[in-house]
Order: sequence, then structure tokens, then C-alpha cells
Amino acid sequence: MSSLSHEDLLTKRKSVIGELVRGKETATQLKTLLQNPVNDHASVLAEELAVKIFRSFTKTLSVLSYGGGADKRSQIDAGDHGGSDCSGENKKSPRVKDRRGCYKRRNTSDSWTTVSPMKEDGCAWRKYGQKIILSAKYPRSYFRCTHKKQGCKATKRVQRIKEDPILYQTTYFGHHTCRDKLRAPQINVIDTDPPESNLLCFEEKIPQVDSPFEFKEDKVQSDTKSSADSSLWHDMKSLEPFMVWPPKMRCFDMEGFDEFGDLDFTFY
DNA sequence: TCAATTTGACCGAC
DNA sequence: GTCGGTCAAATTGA
Repeated sequence: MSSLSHEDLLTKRKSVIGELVRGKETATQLKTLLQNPVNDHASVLAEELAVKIFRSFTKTLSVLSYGGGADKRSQIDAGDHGGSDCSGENKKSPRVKDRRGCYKRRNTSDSWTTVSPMKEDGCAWRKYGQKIILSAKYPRSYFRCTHKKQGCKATKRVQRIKEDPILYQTTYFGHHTCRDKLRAPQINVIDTDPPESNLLCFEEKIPQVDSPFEFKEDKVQSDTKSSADSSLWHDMKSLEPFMVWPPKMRCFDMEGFDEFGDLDFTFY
């Protein structure tokens, strides 16, 4: 990630900007739709648009997180990818009595990464594995939602950052379905004195302290801003009733992605 | 006793 | 063959 060519950086920048612009366009469509619902299917269409927007952000974060759009893993699209078919028989001879190894790989398209000094995020997680990762100094831990038995498929991966060991990079996969689905989180978009601090805080109105989604774009500069300008975030306001953001705290600190040159995000 | 964590083995993707 | 993700037995702790 540190030794990318100038062309790679340009490609990455284009990819990020492209996704953000796409997200903005979709948000605009959604806004229009919400203001002028065309038919009875408007709500369905709105949901699809919201999903598109979410995917755009997810893709953007993937590019940023994985250090480039060239990374195959970040490009895996929606749907289960690969994974064995565990519907009954084991393809291999039953060497072991259990179903060890019979699993489906997670859907990386529905993932997002946070960097925070805290490992806790208010959710109940159960650790199910730990691995030494080749390129990482610290082992990676794997957690799943405690309510897996109730069908909640949310998982997360926690990795201490080599360069800054007090920080933990947490990658979430899937959403919690163990919560009351009908109580979709509301998002408060808080603009705090835009010229100085373009801090946007997406905050759930759930009576617990676990989940502010704060997006600080004060390091988004010049040409990036021209494409993904701040109006995008104002457009997002209109999505409040529809956006179902991942329900946990989002603390993004992308300062490490300095290879983007003037594209430098910091999320807190 | 039960739930959570640890750990080594297994598996699929590359 | 390597690597990352997952499984489940064994272990630990409340």
C-alpha cells in the first residue's frame, strides 16, 4: 500500500471520486423521488436507491481501506461469493465427524471499516477466532454477534494497527438483525460550522450511547471537493427516514491513506 | 453448569 | 502451496 505508483494513485482517486459522484447522483435521484413520488412503487424504488448509495460508500471505503481498487477482494460484488455448499453433504470424505470447515465466506460488499482506539462498540460480540496475519504485526481477531443463534449474521474483524498500536481497525460485515428491525435508526446530520469544521454526525436516535456515525470531511480538499462537494452531505439529510446505516459506532480515521495526495480523509 | 475464549485444524480462494 | 476465514473441541471463568 505504501509503494503505489503515481498512476495507481490517480486510478484510485478516480475510483473514489467516481463512487462518491455516483452516490451523490443516486442521492439526488432519491431526493427527487421522495419529493415527487411517482407511483405506489416509489417506496420500493427509494429503498433500492438507498441501497445503491450505501454500496457506493461501501465501495469507496473498500478502495480506501484496501489500498486500491485493484485489490480483488474489494471488488467482489454483492451476493455470496464462492463458499462451499453446506446444504447437506460434505464434498470431501467425512474425515471429521463435525461440520468443520463447512462455511460460507462472508459477503465483503456489505462491509465497512472503522479505526478507533476502542475495541468496544456497544454490541455484544463473541470471539470465534484469532489469526496471525502475514503482513500484520498483531494477530487479527474475529467476532460474531452474540445473537447468532437468533439469526444475526453480523461479524467483525479487529486488527491492531501496526503503525499505531493504540488504534484498532475494525471491519464490520453484515448488519445486526438481532435488533428491532422496525426501529430503523434515525440519522441526525449535524453540520457544525461548515467553514471550519465540516463535521457531520450521523446519530441514531436509539436510547443508547453506542452509535454516533461521525463523518469529518475537513480534510477533503480541492479537486475532490469539486466532485464530491459538501452539498452531498446536505442531500443526505433527505435520506433520513430511509437510510439504514450500519447500526454501530463509526469512527473513521483515514489519515493513514496519505498516498492519495490531496485526497485525504479523516473520519472521527 | 453454562457461556465465553483460546487454539489448532480445516477449507476455499487465489 | 499459501493465506485468510471459520469451525469446534478444549479450556477458562463466573
